[in-house]
Amino acid sequence: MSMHGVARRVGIKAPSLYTYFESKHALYDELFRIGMREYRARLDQVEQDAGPGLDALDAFVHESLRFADEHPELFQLLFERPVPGFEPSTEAMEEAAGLLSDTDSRVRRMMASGVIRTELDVEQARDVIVVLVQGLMSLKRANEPGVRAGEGRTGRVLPHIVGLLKTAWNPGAEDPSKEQGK
Amino acid sequence: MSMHGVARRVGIKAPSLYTYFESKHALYDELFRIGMREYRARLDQVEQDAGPGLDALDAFVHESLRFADEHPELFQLLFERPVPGFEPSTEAMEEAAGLLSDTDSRVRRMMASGVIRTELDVEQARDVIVVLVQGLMSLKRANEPGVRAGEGRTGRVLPHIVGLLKTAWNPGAEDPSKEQGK
DNA sequence: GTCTATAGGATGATAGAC
DNA sequence: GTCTATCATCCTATAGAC
Repeated sequence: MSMHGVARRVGIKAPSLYTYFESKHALYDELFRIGMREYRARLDQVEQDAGPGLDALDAFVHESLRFADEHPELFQLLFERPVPGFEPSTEAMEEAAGLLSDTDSRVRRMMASGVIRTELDVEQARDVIVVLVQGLMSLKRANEPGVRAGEGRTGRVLPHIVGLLKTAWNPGAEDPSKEQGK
Repeated sequence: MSMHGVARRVGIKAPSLYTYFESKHALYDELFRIGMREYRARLDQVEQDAGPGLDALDAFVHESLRFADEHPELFQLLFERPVPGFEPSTEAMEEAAGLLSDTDSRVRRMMASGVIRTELDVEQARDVIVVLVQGLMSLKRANEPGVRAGEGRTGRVLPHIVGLLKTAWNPGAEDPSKEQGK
């Protein structure tokens, strides 16, 4: 991404960009901040649509993969640090910290409602989920960037990843009778 | 990575590099090929040291993380496609394909010996493991590149990731009595 | 706020002497 | 095979007119 290219895309000349951003890194920083906000907003949205229960976990994973798929370069900037020398500012990192605490809250709710049953504490369970999602997103972008969601290796492994979590953390979920008593 | 920088590191001037590589992409390609070979060799080594059994799974995950930790830029080149426009040549991709079939063989052996018990087929189980390892390596490099192996968020989540696999794929492994009959 | 012009560097790659 | 010299291009960023 060059300043010239960015300027062309928004219909101005490169030097005019410096009216809005004092450096290229400042532009990266704003991208990082906006990207994190957008990702958080989308996760909020799908969570509300899904409602409580195991579907929320599915929704989280699916929406993450969809986000990485729609904005591969943005995903890279947010989660893979592709730009040597660029580190998000403190303000931008607050957005990243917000994402993490959002995820904590989700996991905490799932634990409280019995949707997730594990001996891990909230942070540990959250990190396990984060690893899974990062692995899916990173693999997808690296190995099959163009492949439609749900297809290819990543698409096929996706349900098995979610299934792995369900098997380990809520083996009785498939059987409604076990849920009744709770 | 600039040609000038590479040349300086090996004690020659930049133009002399073109005696050995006809372009920068050719140099990337050789790095990719050598990197894949080294990674495969190390996985082979630790597998032999670990012997058969569940330890082999631990060894695989740990050695992968160690590799990504020791050679973060190389990991990036091999598994995150950080260079726009660079795609490994056919010969280099054969090495990557070899890594994948190595992993298939390992998973197949674990299934055959009963170390892993799952309804997934070999390729599906392999992809699940690949996702986990990629997630661990990618997160580590992005968020805590300098942190010693075993420490930090990645270090703490590592045993839980392996534990997740064991719980889902071999819940009886902790209990030796169940192993006896097999 | 936008532009033209340009500074000031770094880069990948080549020419040609030795 | 190695070097010096250099090309040609691209880049971020600034100066200054309008």
